[in-house]
Amino acid sequence: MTPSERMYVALRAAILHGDFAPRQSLKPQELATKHVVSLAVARETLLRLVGEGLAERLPNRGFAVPATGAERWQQIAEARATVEPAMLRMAIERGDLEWEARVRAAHHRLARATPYEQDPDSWSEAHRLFHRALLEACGNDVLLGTFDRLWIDSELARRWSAVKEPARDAAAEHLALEEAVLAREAGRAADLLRRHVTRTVRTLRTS
Amino acid sequence: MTPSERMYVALRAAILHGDFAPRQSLKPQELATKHVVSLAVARETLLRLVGEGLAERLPNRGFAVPATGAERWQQIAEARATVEPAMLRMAIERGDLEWEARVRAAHHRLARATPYEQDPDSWSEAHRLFHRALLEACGNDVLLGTFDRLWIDSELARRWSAVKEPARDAAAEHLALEEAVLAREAGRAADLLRRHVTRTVRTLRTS
DNA sequence: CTTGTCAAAATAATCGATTATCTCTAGCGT
DNA sequence: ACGCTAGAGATAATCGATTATTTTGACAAG
Repeated sequence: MTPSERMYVALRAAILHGDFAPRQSLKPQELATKHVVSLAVARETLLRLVGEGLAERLPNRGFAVPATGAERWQQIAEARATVEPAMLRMAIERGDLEWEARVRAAHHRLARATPYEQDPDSWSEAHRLFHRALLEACGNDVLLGTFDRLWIDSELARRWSAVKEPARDAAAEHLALEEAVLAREAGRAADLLRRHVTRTVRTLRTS
Repeated sequence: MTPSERMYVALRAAILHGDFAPRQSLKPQELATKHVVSLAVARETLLRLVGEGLAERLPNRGFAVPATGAERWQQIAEARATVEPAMLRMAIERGDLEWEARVRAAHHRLARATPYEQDPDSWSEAHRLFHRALLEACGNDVLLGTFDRLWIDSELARRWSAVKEPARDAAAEHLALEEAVLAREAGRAADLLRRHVTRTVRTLRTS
């Protein structure tokens, strides 16, 4: 594996994991030293992260972790609530048997994954793959790209929104979602997804 | 202005203008020579364009213009038809007087802009600003970011979709859109926007 | 004729060092 | 005491050259 790739995955994981605070500057020199690579590689990595939305570039002032917080998280949730239900309707319309099987598989992996409390990264990945599996049959790579981007933003923002997840049964929500999808009940599934995405946000508002 | 920035805007414009064919490789050495900068700057520019979707990175095989075509253009149009009407509803719901004024101004600039045939770049920019003005009052920067990205992708794909624009009165469509928006008729405006976005694609399918 | 191999050329990736820019602070004048 | 300016240190941006990888094409074996 190339040094650039190695540093990229490492730094990406570190940012998503919360090793750097929002607005904290990401200094190429420091990072290059830490990861034992040259300045050019550190810069390249940062540029790639900027493209993904996991870093900001301040011209002539280097790079920094994007500012996030509860407000931004709400906006992301609203964006997801706007896009994902529509995608799910398309997926239910267009999905075939193979897709149903993949949805079942993804849900099974999520349901049996080690709990969030024990291994956040592992559970989050299973969570992402389940949600993505639901939408993958929409047949539109552009929309799936939009989903990917929103998901990344969401993960970063949630990490720093300092919100206590309210008492909620995520597993039950996922199960209901899977059932509605496999029953091809587009309306119900879309509504469940919309609520699932906005739930934490709404509790934020009212708390 | 920094060399990096200068090269960035130049190369970006060149790609959008169609100076490079899809899948054509973008060789850092050539571009560096052409723009009189070092290799590092050329690489940085290409990395930034990758982040925007205006270039692709093939590991260990350099950079290239993304593959596009009619099919991808249809997907982009579908994505826009999914996202933008919903954004427009939000904008009509939340927009204030100041927003109405900006919409009027943007439409005026578009209506009086030099025709597409005489100056494609100038007209396209006015076109983009009008569409963006419509949505800017949605109050959600994340969705606006999604719009920006889709628009860029759309411009590149349209350039290479080799589609003859059918006989259509874009000006009339824009005017009707503006009227519906300023009348705060959310349903009609959203529908007009959806049709406006998908029109060329539908004619593609049926032709 | 096809296919596999190997070396040469082309290109990508990386590096160490240089130059330009910004930031912070001490010193000066008001 | 306050604000301004200069200069030193820190950081970002750029460069030219080196190293690693891939591609190309000649050539030999089947």
